[in-house]
This record gives sequence, structure tokens and C-alpha cells, in this order.
Amino acid sequence: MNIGEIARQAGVSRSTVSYVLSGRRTVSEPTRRRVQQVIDELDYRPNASARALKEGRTRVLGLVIPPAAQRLTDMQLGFVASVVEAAAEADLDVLLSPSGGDHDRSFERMITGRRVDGVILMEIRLEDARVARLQQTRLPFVTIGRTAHADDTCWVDVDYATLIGRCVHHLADLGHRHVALVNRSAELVAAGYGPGHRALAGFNTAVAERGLSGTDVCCADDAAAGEQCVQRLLVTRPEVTAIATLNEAALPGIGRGLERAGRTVPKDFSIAGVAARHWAEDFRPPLTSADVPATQMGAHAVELLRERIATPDTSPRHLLLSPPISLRASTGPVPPAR
Amino acid sequence: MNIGEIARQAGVSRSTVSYVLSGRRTVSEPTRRRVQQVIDELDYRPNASARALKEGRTRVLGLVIPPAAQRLTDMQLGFVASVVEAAAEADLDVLLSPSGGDHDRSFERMITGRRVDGVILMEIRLEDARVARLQQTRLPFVTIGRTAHADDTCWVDVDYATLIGRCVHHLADLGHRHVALVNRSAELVAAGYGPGHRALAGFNTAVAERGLSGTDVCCADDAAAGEQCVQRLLVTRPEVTAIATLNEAALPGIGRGLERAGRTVPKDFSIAGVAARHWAEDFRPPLTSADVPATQMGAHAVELLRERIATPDTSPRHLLLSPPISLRASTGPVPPAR
DNA sequence: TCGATTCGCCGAATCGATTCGCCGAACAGT
DNA sequence: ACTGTTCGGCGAATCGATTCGGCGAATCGA
Repeated sequence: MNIGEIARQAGVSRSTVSYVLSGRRTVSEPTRRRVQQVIDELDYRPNASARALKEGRTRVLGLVIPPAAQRLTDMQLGFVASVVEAAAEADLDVLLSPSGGDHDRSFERMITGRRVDGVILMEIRLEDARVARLQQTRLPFVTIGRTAHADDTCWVDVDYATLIGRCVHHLADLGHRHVALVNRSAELVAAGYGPGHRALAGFNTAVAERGLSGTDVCCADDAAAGEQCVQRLLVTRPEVTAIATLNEAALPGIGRGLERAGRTVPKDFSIAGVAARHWAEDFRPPLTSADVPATQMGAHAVELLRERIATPDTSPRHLLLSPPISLRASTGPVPPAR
Repeated sequence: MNIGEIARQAGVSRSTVSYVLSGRRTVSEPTRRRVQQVIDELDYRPNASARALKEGRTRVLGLVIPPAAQRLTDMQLGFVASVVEAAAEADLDVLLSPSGGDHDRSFERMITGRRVDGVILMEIRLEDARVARLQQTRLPFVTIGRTAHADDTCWVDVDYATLIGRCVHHLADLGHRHVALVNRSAELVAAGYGPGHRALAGFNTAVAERGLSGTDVCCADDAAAGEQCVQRLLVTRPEVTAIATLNEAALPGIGRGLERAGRTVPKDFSIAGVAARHWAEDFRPPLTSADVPATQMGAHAVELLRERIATPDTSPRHLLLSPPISLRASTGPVPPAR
């Protein structure tokens, strides 16, 4: 069942059916109705491949996600969901490619077969081979997160440096003198994962500004690791009274670790972080945190990408978000010396 | 840059280039090498739309996921990740459609535009409009989960009835006489969500077989709801000493609720469940549970779908999984009466 | 009434691949 | 030397849409 069949049954030419469909030329009312009726009766929908071939665009967006081996964090999941939702809103489809490294078959397929009109990339490294690869193809793309040299690409990112800095200042305001940063996993940081590096930079800057003593530790992205991490921290740095973190997956473990060590939050110990609201609110006690607006970021990324597809040669736009810290119950004044 | 350009530069016809690409006819070695060299130099890849149009298939699988509004559970996320991964393994791409109800634009687009060769559906209701819709189109599809009348469709599912039943038997073996089922959310169950209904059926059967007293409650899919749910349960049914659950998202809350009520697991109270291994192991103490093999299920679904695409008219195949219960630390003998 | 517009629709070209039929040349068999 | 086969490659048709130029009829103005 194709456009020719509709044309035949409606007694018109194929072009007329096409014009009824697209509205790009006027069609007399009686003819339009007749054609539309046949379309409705046969429940006809134009073949997407044929249309894409002729129009030179697919109405599909590519989304590159981390491979399954490495579990998606809640925040990443939020990005994916919101990208898909925002795309659907704009009548665009989303094609997924799970690919971490470079030279990935699925990634190459996506960007090289004219299968998508543009690409959204997440989990960006400071030096990212995929970004480089995309730049040499002329395919429009937007990243969630940014590389080290990000002026000439489109991106949406969270200002981890500033946010972690604010957490430290908030803790300093409460009187804490010895604070720790619980970063993301050592592998991620070693691989040049931007948020990890920028959070550390922001942490160090703020610690220096306030004349605090600061410790930073890496921690794998799960509860068990969080618990171990806190245990070790309390042993090696017993003077620490507060933690700032961007590792939301480790949060439940951090809470458990403190509890086991007999520290109650926020009486004996404070925690502030950068996390999806969901995690912050689910923490006990509710976490003082800068809530990352994952859903908005996905929508923004889609919007930026649509612009870029429509007008590819304008200068790239960025969006650096730094949501305010929501004061909840996990931070309090420094406890008296033990 | 198209196949014609390659042909020109290699001094052959377009058909010859095509045969070099597909290997469907023999091409003399010198010619083959010359063509391949031009292809490599120009980094040529055939246009996916044109190929799809001619071949009548897109090499793309559709995956229908719940809309973002309703947060994806960890298990659902596991399905999605494994489907995408398994598809990539087979050089197939995955197109996403976030759609819950029927008459969804994105869903319709996916199944009517010949955009995909087949569809994988998740979060199936006992009566599901999307399944009905897919059956009237001739598009191959596989569901993760099954409808009430599932003989004539392809699916992969977990046998919640049996698994929850096993949990109850395990608890009964330990001496528990008063057990409760913490089900998924009331809305889901009311909407005819299969696992909810089948879990309840399995629970009731097992409770009857062992002559226990059983209570069942619905609980929204998050930690806060789990906590409230347990609080209420301990008040209304103080005699209950064990819970069976398939609501993994509520688990952390259930644990907290018991703790607050002064019940320690497994000394005073037992919990057994059906959950992704990740959640079971992260629970404190580690949860005795039938671990749902989400990753395998996604891979199975892709495999079934590929079969169905290759041979659409064979009788539909099913796969009902009932993974064994892993004994961990959350279940123990019934406590002495309080 | 006649030429100029406007309107509505059609026909054909086009997008970039795949595939079938066919045609020369080389080669084998008697 | 003549016929039958095999081999390598070419040309054209095809998939299902979009879009541009053009054509006949209706409408308009003077």
C-alpha cells in the first residue's frame, strides 16, 4: 500500500496525494476531501524510508549512551528519558547507540549511514574521541557535558565546579573546618571524566578560599563502595566532619557507613551534594543538595540540536546550569570536638 | 557521495560496486580490490534510507518504553540496556518510543511508517491496547511480560506467581504463620499490570496451601512509600512476621520502616522477594530473593524477535523464566511471640 | 470578445541503493 | 572450426515518496 494506490483509488495523480499530505500546494476542497477519505479508510502512512531518501532527512535523532556493562546512573537515566520525551514531543524519533570507546560499530553505523539528522552525546570525557569523530563528519551534534576545549561545540552541562564549591562554602559557613570530597570512581576520573575533574577543582578552590583542610577520595558508583569509602575516611581522617559529593549512587552507602560508625546526620556529621532531586529527597535525612535538573537538560539538548540541524552554520550555543542549593536536613553546625 | 561516485572513480558500473559491497555475485579479484580501495579512501557508507527502501527492511528494532513521567524501575532499565546491547551485537539499531496508553503519536509513527522491522514491547497489561494494535498490523513483535491471553503472541516473562509462591513456601518452612505481600502500586494493579495480579494469585495459592494467614498491600514504587507501607502494616497487622515482595524500588523504604519500628532483619522479621540482583545485594542485610535476569531477558527478546522477523508465520514462541531463590541474609526462623 | 492571470492537477525527474537479464569475451569439448 | 558454457561486468527497472514545470480550464479586466 503506497501513495500510488491511494492516488488510483481517489482518481488523482500521486503528486496530488502528496500535496494533500504535506499541504505545500493548495488542493481544491472536494479533491482534498476525497483523497483524505481514501487515506483514512486504508489507514495509509507514507513510507519513512522513501520520504527520508527524497527529503534528505530522517526525522530521527541519535542518542549515544554508555554501554550496558557500566550501569546507568539515575541522572543519566533522567537524561535519556527526557531526551526521548522531548524528541517525541517534537515528532522526532530517537535511535540509540550504546558505545563508550571509539571505533564502535554501532556508533559508526549511526553517524555514517545518514540514519539520523543529528546526535546527542552523553558521558563526555575531557578528551573525547567520539566528539572528534563527529566534528570531522558534518553531522550536527550536541553533548551533555563538555570536553576540555568546548568553545566550538554545542553543549549543555552542569557547573560542577561551582556547585561543589557552593557546598563547601555552605559547610564552612556552618563552621566545618575539615571537609572531604567523595568523587566518582577512580576509573572515571582517570579516564578524564569532566565532572570528576571539575568538581575536584571547585572543591580545592573553595577549600583554599576558606582556609579549610580538604581531603578528596574516589568512590565507585554504588552503595557498597560508598559504605567502604566512608569507613576508610573516618579512620584515616577522623577530624573530618562533613562530606561534599557528586556521587549520588554512593549516597545510600555513605549514609549507612556513617550510621555504623555511630555518627548521626546532621548532628555529628554533615553531607551536602549535587544529585538528582529524587536521590536527595530519598536520602535519610533529606540531602542538602544542588538538584541537577536532568529532565530540563535533556529537553534543552534536544532544542539546541534542533536549532543546529535547522541552521548548521551558526556559532555553537552552550548552556551551563548551576541550580541553587536546596537546604534540607543533612547539614548542620559543626559538632563539638569528640 | 553515493554509490555512483564510487563507481565513477573506480571505473565500473554502480551494480558492480553494489556486488562488491554485498558479495552476492562474484567480482574478479583485481576489480574488487580497486573498488574496495576507492570505498576505503572516500570512507563511503551506503545510505541507510535508500537501502531500506529497496530492500524492504530497515535493520532497526523498535522498543516501546514507559513514558518518562513514570520513572523507570531498575529492572526496566536493565531490559532496555540489554535489548539495546543485544541488538547492537547483531548489527541492529534500536528506535525508542515512550508511550504508555494507546493512540500515542510516537507509537503510531513507529509501527505504521515501516520504520522498524519489528517491535519489542515492555510493561504489558493483562489487556493491552498496544498489543491488539500490533496484532492488526502485520509487524512482528515480542513482549516482555504477557497479556491475559498470551498463547498467540511471542513473549518473554518472569513467572511471578511461582516465584512469589516459592518465597511464601520458604517463609512457611521457616515457621512464619502470618505473612504479607507488598505488591506494586495500586494504580498499576488497577490498570491490570500482569506481574501484580499474578504475584497476588501466587501468594494466595501458596498461603492457602500452607494454611497461613496472608495480607496483601499495594505500595507505590519508591522508598518513601515503602516506609509508610510498612508502618501501616505493622499497626494494622502486628502479628505479621514476614514480607514477600516484588516491589524492588520500595525495598530501601521497607528496610527503613522495619528499623524504625525496632524490628531487626532477620532476627525479628523476614523479607523475601523477587528483584534484580543489584537491589537484592544492596539491601541490608542482603535480600533472599529470586533474582530476575533482566539482561538475559532483553537478549532473549531480541533473539525471539529476530526469529520472528526471519520467519513470521511460524507459531509464536514463549519463554517463562523462574530463576531459583538465592538464600541471603534477610530471612530467618520466626521470632518468639512478642 | 480577446488576451492575461489564476487555479487545480498531472507527468516526469529525482533521491541512492539493489537486482535481474543480458551481452561479449574467454574457454572447453568434439 | 564450430558450438555450448562459464565468467565478469553493464544497463535498466525498481522501491515509494517529493517537487518542479507545464497544461488546460476557469476567471478576470478592458
